[in-house]
Amino acid sequence: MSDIAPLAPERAAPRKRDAEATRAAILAAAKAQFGRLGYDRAVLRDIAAEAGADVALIKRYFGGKEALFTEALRASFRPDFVQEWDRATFAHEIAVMMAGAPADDARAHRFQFLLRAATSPTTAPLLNVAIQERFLAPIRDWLGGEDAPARTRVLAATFIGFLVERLIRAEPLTGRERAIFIARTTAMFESLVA
Amino acid sequence: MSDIAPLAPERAAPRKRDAEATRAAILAAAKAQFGRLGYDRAVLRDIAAEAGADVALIKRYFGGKEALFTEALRASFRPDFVQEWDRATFAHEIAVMMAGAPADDARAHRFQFLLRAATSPTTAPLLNVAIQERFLAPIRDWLGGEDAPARTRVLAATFIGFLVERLIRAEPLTGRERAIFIARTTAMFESLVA
DNA sequence: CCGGGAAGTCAACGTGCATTGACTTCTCAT
DNA sequence: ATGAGAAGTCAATGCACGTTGACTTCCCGG
Repeated sequence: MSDIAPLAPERAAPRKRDAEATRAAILAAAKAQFGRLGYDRAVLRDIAAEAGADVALIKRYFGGKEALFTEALRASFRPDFVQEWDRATFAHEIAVMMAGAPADDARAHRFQFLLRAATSPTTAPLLNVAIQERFLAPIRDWLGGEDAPARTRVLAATFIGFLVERLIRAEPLTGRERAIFIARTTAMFESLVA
Repeated sequence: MSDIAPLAPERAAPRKRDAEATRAAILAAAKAQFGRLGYDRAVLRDIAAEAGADVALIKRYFGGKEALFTEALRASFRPDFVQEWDRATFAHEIAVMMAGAPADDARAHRFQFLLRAATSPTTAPLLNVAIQERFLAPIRDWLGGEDAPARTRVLAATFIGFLVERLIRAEPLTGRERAIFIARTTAMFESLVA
């Protein structure tokens, strides 16, 4: 309330006029804000501000809020993330990741974004196809085998569940609880690929 | 997006002046709309309309939007659902339930509501306490044992994940895929209580 | 039958935000 | 060097929605 204007943090480099860079900056800010706040609470003015740009440019470069969202959504997918999974260690890695705080890694933010989009009735339709093709399909290929489709669903569902749990979780896991959590989670994910 | 408009089926009975009934109607409408639309997109005017009441009454009876939401949230919990779980069969029951379509049962709607609340940064804080007390705690007691807290998290996370997956799922599961899905899911939940 | 209080209605008000178009400044090709 | 067009700025508009307070209608006890 009584906080004085933080007196211009003066942008280090005023940045040369560069449409491409500005567009990219806006997109990056959009991904961050949509991920953190969700579609409804994210504000274009703030996104523009974070990008060091003006709101009007959002219109110029993207058309509008929904278009910006769609674009950010598309850019948030990394269809190859599954490839990084090593069969021997992925279960433990996931368990550790899930035991951490949401802010701990960048990956989490992307998923948070997707998750919010997925559970919002407005944006869900946009997402279903994308999820199918860019999330489930890679996992399916990675799993391989006859019953990959069904097993993929189980694995994906579980994975998502942990993302949500971490998202909701109030206080961080520590000590014995954390240890047990990791052990159990690791075992479970391992059993899912067996 | 705005194509729904359940258009008021004209109240058959103009309803006698009954604060209790009105309050209940509003609460019911709130649960429905919040569940379908999420917190941000749900509109008090529409909730009131669906309840056959006036917006101002929401203020009178609940105080405001957030308070109404909190109340609806509380009412959406069925703290005793865990008690119904039979250790021998619950895993299979859950698997079958998760294999079904979201609209299949009323339970799904409640969870949809909770899920939306959980994934919205605005409402998530409100939810933490409720989740702790009415969802995690019962499961913890049900699980029992030394490491119940950590194991509860794992079980709850998984459970939530399947709810999300079902929510997102485009087409229903059938045939072999469904069978495998149920088998795998059953096995997994069983292992979680072991 | 009547008066008071509760239940219900109405019509603003204010705010926050997306959207938009006109205006200014920069940059680069000629 | 200069002017045309792109990049960036500003302020206004309008809408959707929560909130609010004053007003009206009903019910019920005496």
